[in-house]
Amino acid sequence: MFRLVPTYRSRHISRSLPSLQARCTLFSASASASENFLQHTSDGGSAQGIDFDGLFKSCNRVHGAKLLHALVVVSGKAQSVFFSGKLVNVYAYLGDVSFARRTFDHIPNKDVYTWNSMVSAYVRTGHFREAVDCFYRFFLTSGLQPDFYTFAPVLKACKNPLDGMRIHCVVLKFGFEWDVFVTASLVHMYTRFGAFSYARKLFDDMPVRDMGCWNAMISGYCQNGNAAEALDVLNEMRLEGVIMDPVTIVSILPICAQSDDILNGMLIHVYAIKRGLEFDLFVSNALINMYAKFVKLANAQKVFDNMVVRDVVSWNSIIAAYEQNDYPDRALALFYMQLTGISPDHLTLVSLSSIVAQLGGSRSAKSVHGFVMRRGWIQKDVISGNSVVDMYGKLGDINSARAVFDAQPVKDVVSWNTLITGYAQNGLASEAIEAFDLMQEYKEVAPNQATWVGILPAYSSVGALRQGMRVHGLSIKTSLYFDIFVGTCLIDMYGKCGELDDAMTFFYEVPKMNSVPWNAIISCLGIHGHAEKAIKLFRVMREEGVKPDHITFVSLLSACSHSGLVEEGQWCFNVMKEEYGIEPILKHYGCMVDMFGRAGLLEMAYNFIKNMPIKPDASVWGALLGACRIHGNVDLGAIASERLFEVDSENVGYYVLLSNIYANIQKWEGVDKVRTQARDMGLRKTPGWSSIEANNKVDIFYTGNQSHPKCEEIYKELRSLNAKMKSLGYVPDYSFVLQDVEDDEKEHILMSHSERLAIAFGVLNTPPKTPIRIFKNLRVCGDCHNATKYISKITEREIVVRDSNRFHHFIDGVCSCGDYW
DNA sequence: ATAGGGTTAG
Repeated sequence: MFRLVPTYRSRHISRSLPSLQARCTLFSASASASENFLQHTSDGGSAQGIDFDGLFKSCNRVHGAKLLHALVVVSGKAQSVFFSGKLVNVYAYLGDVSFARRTFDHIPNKDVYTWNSMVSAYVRTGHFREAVDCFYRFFLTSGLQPDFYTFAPVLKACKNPLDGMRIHCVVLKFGFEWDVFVTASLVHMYTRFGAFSYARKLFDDMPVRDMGCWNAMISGYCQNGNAAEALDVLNEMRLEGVIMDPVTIVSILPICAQSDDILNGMLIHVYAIKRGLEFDLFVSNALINMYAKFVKLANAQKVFDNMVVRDVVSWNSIIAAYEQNDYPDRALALFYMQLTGISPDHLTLVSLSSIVAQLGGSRSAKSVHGFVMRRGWIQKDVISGNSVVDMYGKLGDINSARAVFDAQPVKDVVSWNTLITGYAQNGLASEAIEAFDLMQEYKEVAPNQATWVGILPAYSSVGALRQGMRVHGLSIKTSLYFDIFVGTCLIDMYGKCGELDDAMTFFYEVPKMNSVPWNAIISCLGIHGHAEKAIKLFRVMREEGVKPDHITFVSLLSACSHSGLVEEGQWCFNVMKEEYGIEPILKHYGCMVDMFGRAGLLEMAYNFIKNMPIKPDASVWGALLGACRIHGNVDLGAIASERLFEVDSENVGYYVLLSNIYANIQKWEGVDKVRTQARDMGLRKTPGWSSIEANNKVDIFYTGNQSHPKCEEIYKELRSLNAKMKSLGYVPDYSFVLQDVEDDEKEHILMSHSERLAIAFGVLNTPPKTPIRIFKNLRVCGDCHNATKYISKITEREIVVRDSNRFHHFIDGVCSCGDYW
């Protein structure tokens, strides 16, 4: 027997707005009726003549349900399956699983209806495992026959294919396979596990299909990333003369966005208008989301404005549309508008976290955090917790981010990715690596592409080539396709870890439709000192019609400045302004000044600064000061430092530069003056660190680090190296030490610089004659640069140092950068 | 009395 029940329409209508309003008005009646009645019975009255039917129907809040429950108990009807079963169902409808469960447990002679209601209570509240177990208990212990209503909820609840197939067996055992509702649920269940051929077979074998079956098949394909098949079924459906209903439209619209098919999306919009579905709540919501994905914000806004009824999804969608397309202010304004009508849900707060992260403001962050916490969303919803972690991470408050992360009872792969990325983007590479290592101990979270994109930059910033390569291997194993973002991170990782050839190989493999991969390779070429090649690639990029952005030009200009290509640099600067209309920012000006300065064109650099349309900051004056040091120009150095200290008087690095300028021409009173000046300021010191990867482990050294386990050996090695260096003519340059101490103390301070600790560690812990690779987060200190030349000669090692600027290759006492450190 | 397929996400 095939059962085809035309209940779809009627149910749809029953959930429409007027009926909800009816429920709302009835609620107060129900609550007060129950209250009056309880009053009545406690005064000694009887339970006769109560309209239970009406009360059950009108009960739409948990408060009302509890009064009703009390009413059932005092009327002596608690033993009746009929009444208790109804109570279970009311609690299920209201989503109060614990009361449903308590009521259910007290019913001695449960019927199918009661079991069905209990299962759906679990499903509604997201207790999927419990729902499936409850179904098994029903099937194995109750001895009752399942009915038409039994299977759909439990099929929705099952989260693994094994349960799905077991339930399928039960369906077959009781002969329900020809029920359209049950089969539609089976179809959808199989698509959820990617068992498309199973699903398709069931679907094809159906002798009669209603709208729900078509939609189950189509949405099954849509939600599981099978767009082409979804469209095939859609066509088949049209050929059979079945027309799309709102559910079909709502399933197919996200597919249009996914497959970048705006034409199809707009055709469906037109179709919806023609069929009078334009104002359907779900259809409108889906349209807003689709237009947002295509960055057609005006269209999205128009759909939103035209809506007659808006629910929380509508508001969330329009807010997210603005938030995700860089209009946080507009999104925030809409959020305040929403507050006056509909109360926000957890997804509203996800958008709000991102808005706060974009707009900044630690106080707003705390309020968002508090709001989410008070509602218990961090405890019961991973996404809410993740978005708060992300917000703190983006605002740079990584400690708060970590605290929220630690408080999350359930962590999924996104939680870990958010934490790792938060560390990496706040410059805390070793913390990011630690978090990634910890993540791998939890076997149930499998890293994905976002994980690789989070961790690879951390490895490239500390130069952990071996571990980066391991992640490269893992990413190949776990990814089904070659991802452009991972590809770009691999370019960056190999390039910054010194393997330029591998970086180039990856560059040729990734799709290059936007500037991101180009920027990565251009910047790698630049730090390797290959400015000509960088410019050549830039020309190719232009020929291929890829639009460069301001990062492209920062990379190009810094490449030119490191290689002394002044004319090419000026050409780039002009192309940027004139051809691409990109207004230069301070970084570009800094690169230009650095470029002129290094090339010895100090006057030109100074004039360039004087002609800047925006106020130069410390980095620009710092570039000039650095150039004055290289070329020993004391007068301009004095001007530059004066201007520099007007905008930033706390950065110790600049005092070091100035003192070095004076020391180079033996103006010791100048050195003393700078030293005093520096001491009188409250100096801010960016902690310098250097890292080295040896034996598959990254060791990080901070300047003067005494806590490393191999500390004693390292200092012993450094003392012995120091003696050998001196015999070859090394003279420590004390002008790099600003502390006012005795000379031998200064020598010790120089020796304790992080880069030297790392090099000594490398000498001790890698096989003789193998190259030593060091990474330093700041510029290499001038004395260390000099010392490294001697060390490379003494130890007969190639030493590669990458600092915040570029690579320095030390071979046999010579550095590839000349002495432009 | 109860049931399937639908929109938003870090």
